[in-house]
Amino acid sequence: MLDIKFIRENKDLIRMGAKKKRLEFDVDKLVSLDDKRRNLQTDIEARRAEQNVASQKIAQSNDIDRAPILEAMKTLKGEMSKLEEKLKDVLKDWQTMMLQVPNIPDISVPEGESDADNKEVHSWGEKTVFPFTPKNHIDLVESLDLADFERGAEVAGFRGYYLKRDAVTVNLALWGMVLKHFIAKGYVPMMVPSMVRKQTLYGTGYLPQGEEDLYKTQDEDYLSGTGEVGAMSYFADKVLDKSQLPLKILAFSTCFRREAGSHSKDTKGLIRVHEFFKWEQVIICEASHEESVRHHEELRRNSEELLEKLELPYHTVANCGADLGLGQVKKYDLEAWVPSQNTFRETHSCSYFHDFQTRRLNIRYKDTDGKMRFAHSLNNTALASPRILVPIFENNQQADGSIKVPVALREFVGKDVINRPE
RNA sequence: GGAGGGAUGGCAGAGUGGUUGAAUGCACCAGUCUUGAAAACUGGAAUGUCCGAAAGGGCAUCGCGAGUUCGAAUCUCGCUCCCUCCGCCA
Repeated sequence: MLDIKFIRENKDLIRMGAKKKRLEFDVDKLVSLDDKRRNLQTDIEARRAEQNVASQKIAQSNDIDRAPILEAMKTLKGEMSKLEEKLKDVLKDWQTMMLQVPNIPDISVPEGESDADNKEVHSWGEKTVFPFTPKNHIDLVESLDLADFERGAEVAGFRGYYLKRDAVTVNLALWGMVLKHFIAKGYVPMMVPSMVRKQTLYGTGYLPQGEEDLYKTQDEDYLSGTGEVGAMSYFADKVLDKSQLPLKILAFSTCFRREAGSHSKDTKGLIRVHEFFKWEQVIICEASHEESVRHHEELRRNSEELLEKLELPYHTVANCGADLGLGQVKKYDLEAWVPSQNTFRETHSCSYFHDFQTRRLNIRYKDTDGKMRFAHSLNNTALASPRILVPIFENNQQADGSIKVPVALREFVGKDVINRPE
């Protein structure tokens, strides 16, 4: 959500922002709706002031003086309830529109129509070259009995999976590595709820737009697709102390996604599943663009370091306007090399929002000048599994069908190579 | 699932129909004292919104939403959440 005052004063910016994001938004319609809202509000307030004065008089006068005032109040009340009805209708439309105002993308966000137009800003490592024909991760994990998709589908339905044997130890080794990496950087680890109330998803910007990608319970709760929701909502309706900022959270949660718009994409394997696990970096910082940018680069770098520790070739792209969500000001995706697809696949997504989320969640702090301000918020994946296993397994496969364990994980996994079980 | 109690400012906590936007304490800010700090004392200060250059003023806000009333933190109804006890359960 943006500030209505800001919207009124920056209609052109809003229009340009929406255009860059390839979103339809009629800012003039919102402003004329807001004019109506303001006029009605003013009318009602004037009458209420009148009423308040009369009420005081009534309290202080005797029965004879009181009668005519009471009579006058009746007409006033009639007028008021009519205006209030009108305001209610206007407010309903107003609120619906306010939830659809896109945040303005940063000037540095590339123009573009789709993720094909994302711009590479950094790359690391050499694309893995094999002296043999590499397998895709599905054949790899099945031949080594590291996952079972058949039973997964039987038990959990489409996109179901089981992880087995060293897929589990590698996964846990990764989690340990992530924890260590981020605790050393001062992040506070949290295990956060995935089953959350509606308002948390409105607050983080996943509703109303993302309704079809969310699972819902019979109690009207939702299953969140990211730990960002639980982590951010932890601070909802709070007035933070400025000295607490920036808050740096490493949130762990299971994540659920219906993948409603991706029915034909990645239908097999570990890339796109309905239920997965994610460590998420979340930062809440003071309301300054410079701070947001600085932390955005920090979040990005944190994850790049992690991929480098895992020796995975990757690149970082700046997402183009059309590839940004409603609330995002700028986004980087980190994409690791997946040999079988001869392409990079997204493993991390790093965005900042300015006060778009904190306004909706009502997360504020008192600034040194005594003013209340909405904080800024950012987040980035720390590690999402099992997806991360795809580049790890594929890039480390060997001619005999075994998989080298990345050096950084060997101690925990307890072996250097994953072989076919006996 | 059953029974009961509760939700008030950053926090704790008074307040049961008429200058209550709200006592008091803590925390906070400024000042006095002090070499400095602490303590003590004095004073300030809720949030949002609208009008205004400002000073200042209007309106709203005591979990949320309706209602009763000229007037609601206070009365009624619905909802949400929290706590206690019992039951069930990992």
